Amino acid sequence: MYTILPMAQHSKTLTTATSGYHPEEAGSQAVKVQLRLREMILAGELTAGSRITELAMVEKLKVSRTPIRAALIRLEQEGLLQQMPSGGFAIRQFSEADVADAIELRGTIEGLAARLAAERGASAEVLTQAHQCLDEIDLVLGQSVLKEEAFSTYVRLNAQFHVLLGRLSGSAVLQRELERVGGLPFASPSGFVGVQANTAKARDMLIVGQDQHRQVLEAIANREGARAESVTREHSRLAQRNLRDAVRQTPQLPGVHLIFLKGDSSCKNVTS
Amino acid sequence: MYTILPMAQHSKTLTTATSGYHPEEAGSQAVKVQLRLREMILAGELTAGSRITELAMVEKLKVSRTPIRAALIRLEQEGLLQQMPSGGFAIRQFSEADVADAIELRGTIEGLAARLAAERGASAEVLTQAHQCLDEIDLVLGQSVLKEEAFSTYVRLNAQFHVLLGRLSGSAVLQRELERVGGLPFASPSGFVGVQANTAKARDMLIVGQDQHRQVLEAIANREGARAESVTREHSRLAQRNLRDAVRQTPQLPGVHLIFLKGDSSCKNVTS
DNA sequence: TTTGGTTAAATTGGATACATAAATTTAGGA
DNA sequence: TCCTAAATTTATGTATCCAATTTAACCAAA
Repeated sequence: MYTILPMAQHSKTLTTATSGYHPEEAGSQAVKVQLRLREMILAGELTAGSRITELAMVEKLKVSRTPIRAALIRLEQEGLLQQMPSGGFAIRQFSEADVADAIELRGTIEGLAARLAAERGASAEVLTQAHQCLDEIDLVLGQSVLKEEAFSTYVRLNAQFHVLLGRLSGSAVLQRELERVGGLPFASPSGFVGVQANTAKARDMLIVGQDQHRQVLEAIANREGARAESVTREHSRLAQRNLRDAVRQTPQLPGVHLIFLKGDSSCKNVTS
Repeated sequence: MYTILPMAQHSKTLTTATSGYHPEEAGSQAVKVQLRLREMILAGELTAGSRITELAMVEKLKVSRTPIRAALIRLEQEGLLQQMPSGGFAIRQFSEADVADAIELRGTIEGLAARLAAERGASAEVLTQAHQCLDEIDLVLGQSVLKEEAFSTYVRLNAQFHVLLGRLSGSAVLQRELERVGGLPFASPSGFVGVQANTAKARDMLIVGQDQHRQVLEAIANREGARAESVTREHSRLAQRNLRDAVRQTPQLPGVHLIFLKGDSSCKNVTS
């Protein structure tokens, strides 16, 4: 029902460029474990907040502790786990405020990328690719009623556009950081697309989003830095708007298990 | 001569909150190795771009491969190392453009933090701490001629202020991300402070920076979100201005070894 | 001299064995 | 019955061992 974002986004640690949809192809055991663990966490197969013991994973995943340990370290740095003071790792939990902040952060960094693309001038080649991407989205949205497959396609194309936005900035540093900040599933550009897939307004939301896509690209092409930045920021707020509904209505959405609703008292990971 | 930023900034993976200046106190071997390796990399004891072999580190650091591997993985995620396609890690190199982008990114995120602090209202307690911090800086800058020790104190207080800025935002997510993005030494708030320690304009630069500090805090207190954000961004551009000089004039500055001057063709880490 | 192939050394990735520290359980006493 | 303390179990942290792949060195042939 709710399509998860393409895993290609997460494959930054892969050495082999897989075709993107069959994580099992990944080379090293450690990467396989990393991908599988992320899957399990997001799918809620492991209870949020609970400790992840290495031995349990040894049993479940049939590999030794070494690659599991490597995967845990990476997932911790990625933000999906947190170190326990007594050692080991636990599945991190997020408050609704955390998720909102993460989305705002992503929007801000994407805004920076858009501004730099405009100010410095974007590669004509990537610009063309972005336009093609948007044309494809238009094609999908052309239908007056969207089926499930249409949403899935939209999610893919939307993610692609946001990757292209990073490339438009021309900055490797920004690209890397955008990947990072999109790593948390609910902060990802496509995180909450499809939440209202069955409501009447679902398509309208996507239409609005697509219009923003167009404006961003136009602003970049016209070298209008401020406009590119502000529209991109506003675009990210579509996700903000859907956040509340998503959390309450669709607990089966990948990763929503990790969001606890009331009480912000558990954010002990960042102290001072 | 050029004081490195307080290591407390980097100690996010520490379980024990060390007093900040004696990394040797850290608990686990892995953390010790991580800190020591970062030191060595930034100090240029390991040649930039070269591979880091685990056995060499076993010899140098007198621990087994296991904690070394953990440290390498963390340093890679942190951005100081990069995976080699054939396995293992190499010391990452940065172009001048990379560094400029990293500073711009930090400024943007700090700007977001400042804006959120203003819009949502900052904790009175932290606000007081921030004011005290700035008062201390004023004290240091009160002297018409600054000695070396004064610069060192300034660096410490400046770093402290930027940490407080994160806390003012009230967002754990932002705090975490600010720590991260300040992890690259040259992108850190205090990265290039002291570069011109001996020039006539050195003190003037700090005076300007301190004035910006004041304006940011005032804007936050007055709930002026846009002002807080834009001043904070501009503040980060002080570092930008010093970048060129720093790279050319002071190669002994910690981390400058990692910046290669001409030709941007080696950023293979982010492809696509 | 240079190029190609074969072989040997070295290095990483993974598995396991060991030690230390934490947590839980059980037994004993108030 | 409840609290405390000791002992056992469990889990992490570290060291070493093994296998497979990569890098390098060296020799031979064009």
